[in-house]
Amino acid sequence: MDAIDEITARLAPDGLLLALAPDQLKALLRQATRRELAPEEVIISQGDERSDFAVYLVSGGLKISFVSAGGREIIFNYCVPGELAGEIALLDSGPRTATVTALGRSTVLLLPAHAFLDAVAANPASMMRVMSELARRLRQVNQVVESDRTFSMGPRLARSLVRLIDPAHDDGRLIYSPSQSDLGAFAGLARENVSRLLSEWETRGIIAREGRALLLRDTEYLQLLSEFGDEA
Amino acid sequence: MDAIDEITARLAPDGLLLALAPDQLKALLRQATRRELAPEEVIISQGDERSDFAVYLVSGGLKISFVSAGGREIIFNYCVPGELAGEIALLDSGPRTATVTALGRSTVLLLPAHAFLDAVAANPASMMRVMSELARRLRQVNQVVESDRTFSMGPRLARSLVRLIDPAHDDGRLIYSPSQSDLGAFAGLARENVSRLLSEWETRGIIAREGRALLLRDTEYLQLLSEFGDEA
DNA sequence: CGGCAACTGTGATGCCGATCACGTTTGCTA
DNA sequence: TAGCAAACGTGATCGGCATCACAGTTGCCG
Repeated sequence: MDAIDEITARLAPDGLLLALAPDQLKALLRQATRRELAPEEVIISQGDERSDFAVYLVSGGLKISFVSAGGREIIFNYCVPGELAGEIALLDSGPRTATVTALGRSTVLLLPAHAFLDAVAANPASMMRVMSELARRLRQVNQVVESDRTFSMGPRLARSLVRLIDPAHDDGRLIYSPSQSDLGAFAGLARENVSRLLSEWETRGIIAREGRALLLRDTEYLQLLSEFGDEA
Repeated sequence: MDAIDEITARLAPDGLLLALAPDQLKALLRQATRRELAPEEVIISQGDERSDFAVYLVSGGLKISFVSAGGREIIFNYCVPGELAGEIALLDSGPRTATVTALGRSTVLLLPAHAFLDAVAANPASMMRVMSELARRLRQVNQVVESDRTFSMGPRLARSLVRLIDPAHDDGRLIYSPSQSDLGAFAGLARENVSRLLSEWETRGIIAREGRALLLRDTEYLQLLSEFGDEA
């Protein structure tokens, strides 16, 4: 099956799937569906009752978001290749609580629930990987709650930017070029205030702009700000 | 080992541990330490590097909290018997990010990391239980973020109260009698405003008071409020 | 290349809720 | 049962941030 070999070759080396034993991985991929997503295409919608598959991102980007009562968008996370989305509903078989949208042309694998769970259960090491991943996210969301409750706008926006840093490069590039509205939905503040903060940080040399894209010039400072608030 | 049999008999029937096969359970309990906690006793402290055990609550109550930069307390959760605490650090072997405190005289089992993980890995069903539990919490925290960002004080406090309902009774009793400061730390608002809201709800007959304990008279309404905000 | 929709910048306004300041009540314990 | 610390009630004040309003700006698509 060279289709499968080809997919295997393109998997992110530190992604969840490569924690599986080669046999399990093959078995899982045999039951997976590959899909190409157009920009803005929705692969999972908040409210769906059918929650029998997870989405593994091979290339491109995903946005995990949510429309709250009152119509405001909340962005929970952005995914990079090698990450998994939509596994929560699958693990506790409830309805989908969030929407997953492609950020650009993206390739995903749809993993059927049973196949995914079988593969994970077959191998203690990959079970640990999945659990660690869930634990990591729990920590992350807890930090969002902390940040929302104790910090003012600046630190919250700083945290969001830091979370978007592309680890592949060490200039302050982001994994994706968010609009100010996106940043607002991610950090929990009004679009207008995102604008004001970015302007101020630009004049202070903390960030720079290339067209509409942002470059973090002083990530150190932003990191401090996001951890310790305005006293940093 | 009748000590073990005795503990087994007192485990919550729907708790995580009884999802284990009897053999695994016995093996796990043989390595567990039983501890009696005094009220307010701290069993896990935020910042601890030693995170090689989880805490299983047999009887009593636990509070999972966190002191944020700036010294404000955030209460993430309250545990009832049969629930597990402190497993996040154990799953991803990071430092403890929260503090676990006994709410009254409580009995807990300290489960060593390796023993716990072995027991879980040995049995796909209990692995699923643990994962479902993590998934459930992830949903819960996401809802907190939603609530914090989109709702005003009333709905947020309502949600906190609803989360504290004792499912064992169907009058509006709570699993534990929180002070107004506790409620504030749980719902993310100032103690003074908790006071004001409770007074108002009391006069409207939505809640009642027995001494300092609260009774939810109109849980229906509080539920609606917590889900749909002030328009409810 | 022209026009339109989406994105961005910036002031003015208003309100929610934190904070401050105190007085009052409760219940523990000595 | 007196005394004291912790918890509660309530008004006054104030500031941060959402919202409104509208003027630029960009870039996409026909």
